[in-house]
Amino acid sequence: MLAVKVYNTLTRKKEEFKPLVPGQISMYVCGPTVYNYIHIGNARSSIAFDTIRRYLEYKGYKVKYVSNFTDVDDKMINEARAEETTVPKLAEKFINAFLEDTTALNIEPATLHPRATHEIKEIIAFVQTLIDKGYAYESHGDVYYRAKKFKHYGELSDQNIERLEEGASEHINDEEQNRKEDPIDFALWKAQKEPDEIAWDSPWGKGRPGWHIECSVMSTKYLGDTIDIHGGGQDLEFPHHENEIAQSEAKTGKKFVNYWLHNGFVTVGKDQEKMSKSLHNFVTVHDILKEVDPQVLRFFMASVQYRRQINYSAENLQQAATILDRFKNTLVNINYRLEDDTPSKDSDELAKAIAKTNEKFEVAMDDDFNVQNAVTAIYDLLPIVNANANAEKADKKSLKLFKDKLSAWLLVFGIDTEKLCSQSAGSNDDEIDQLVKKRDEARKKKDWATSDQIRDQLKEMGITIQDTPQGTRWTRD
RNA sequence: GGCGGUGUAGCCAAGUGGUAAGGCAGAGGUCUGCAAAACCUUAAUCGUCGGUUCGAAUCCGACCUCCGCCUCCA
Repeated sequence: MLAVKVYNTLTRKKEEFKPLVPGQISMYVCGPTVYNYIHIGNARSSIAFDTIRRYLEYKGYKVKYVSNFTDVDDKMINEARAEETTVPKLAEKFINAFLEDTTALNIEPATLHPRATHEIKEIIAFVQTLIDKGYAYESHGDVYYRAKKFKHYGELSDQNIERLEEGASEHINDEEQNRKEDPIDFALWKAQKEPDEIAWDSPWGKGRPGWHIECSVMSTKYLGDTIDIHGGGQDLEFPHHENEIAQSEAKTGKKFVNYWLHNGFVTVGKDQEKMSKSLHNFVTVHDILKEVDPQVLRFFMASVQYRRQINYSAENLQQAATILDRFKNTLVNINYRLEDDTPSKDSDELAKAIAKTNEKFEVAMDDDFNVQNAVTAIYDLLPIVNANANAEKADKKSLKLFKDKLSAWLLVFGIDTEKLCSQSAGSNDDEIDQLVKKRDEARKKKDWATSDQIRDQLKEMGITIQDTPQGTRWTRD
């Protein structure tokens, strides 16, 4: 097994990936705050890391993948108020929505999906340890992290601590100023503000966890003090991941994460602005899936390398759809070919080309998940495969091999080839077969009018007809 | 202002010293009763200026564009 190289944000270099335990990988990816439907930008992160996870699994690693739900914070509380519901009910609704959307996009469920509100005891214990070690202090019922005390603060994002202080002091208000020793200190625990606000008892009074602490708690609890991979969007680099490091390493005294991976954004419009809630330029997955095939959306986003920006546009989506269609057509034709009664002509030419492609695919993916080159490698094989599948005598053994290989390759991108060309998914197969038969009879009599009329009729049913030397084939659009 | 990223044909995009992959779209063609699918052919000197070199998209320097983070954010 050749080694995978990954770009580590911590060192700003591509590094050879070595897991802590050979053959096993611990991976933590920051999940969503469940106060709304996820938008395409959020989905990008899930898809990027799902694709990475799938490739690591393809390579034979056993991956333990943890991704959290932030189910309590200011946004949750505000949204629950606005919707006149409770925070737990809001969380329930949007956790379900998240799972529905990610399932549609064929994102594997995490090994564990911990929730902040289910880890309160551990969070409190973690915060208490930080206080005991002098890394945190209580103030007016809040608890803050003493950022300057942690020597490595700012290393992940390459930020100078004095500059950070300048930046933070510009934004801080008087109330915060009073509570914090230093403007860059961040909240580990927040005191309850209103009596109706969701809160838990703690040594510092009623309150709730700050944003950053949950990830430190869950990552160390479920995956250990040091983990292999921690992922998230580039916007989490600072402050979220910086703070996670500060919290975790202060508590354990060990390196928190060996490889930090950050995905690029989804941008929209001619200005290629980042898609985000605050810019009001977002599209929810929930909505877009009403118009766009989830497989197309999935493939579109999986086929851009995770660190690159994705320009979300109808044209680019269409390109992804076209590529998927080519894969689908090839597979459908192979399926027909494997079932017809023409003799097979085995040769090792095609088998060799497939093996070569497999190598190219893996070389590309090993290089920091270079999906563009991986897709290109597969794409370049198609003319050879198609030519063979259309030949008078096909190499059926190799075509079968190709079919299996393509399934394995595309699965890394989250595409299920069975689903992609589900021939007998419909309940009206018999009706279609009847019409195709009728049309064939008409064609034999050179009754083109009838033949074309049936073809149009099928087209309206979403069926495309293909006449080949081996007989008539049909596919669902 | 600090930090990071980006700039290759209409669009997506590969390529870290040896003379511009691939795809989409467009154009033309083969096959077909006509289609469909497939196959074939077809375009760029790489943001700008300067330097190093026999040779640079690739290295160095300066500059410019656009994006992001520095406050919630995948």
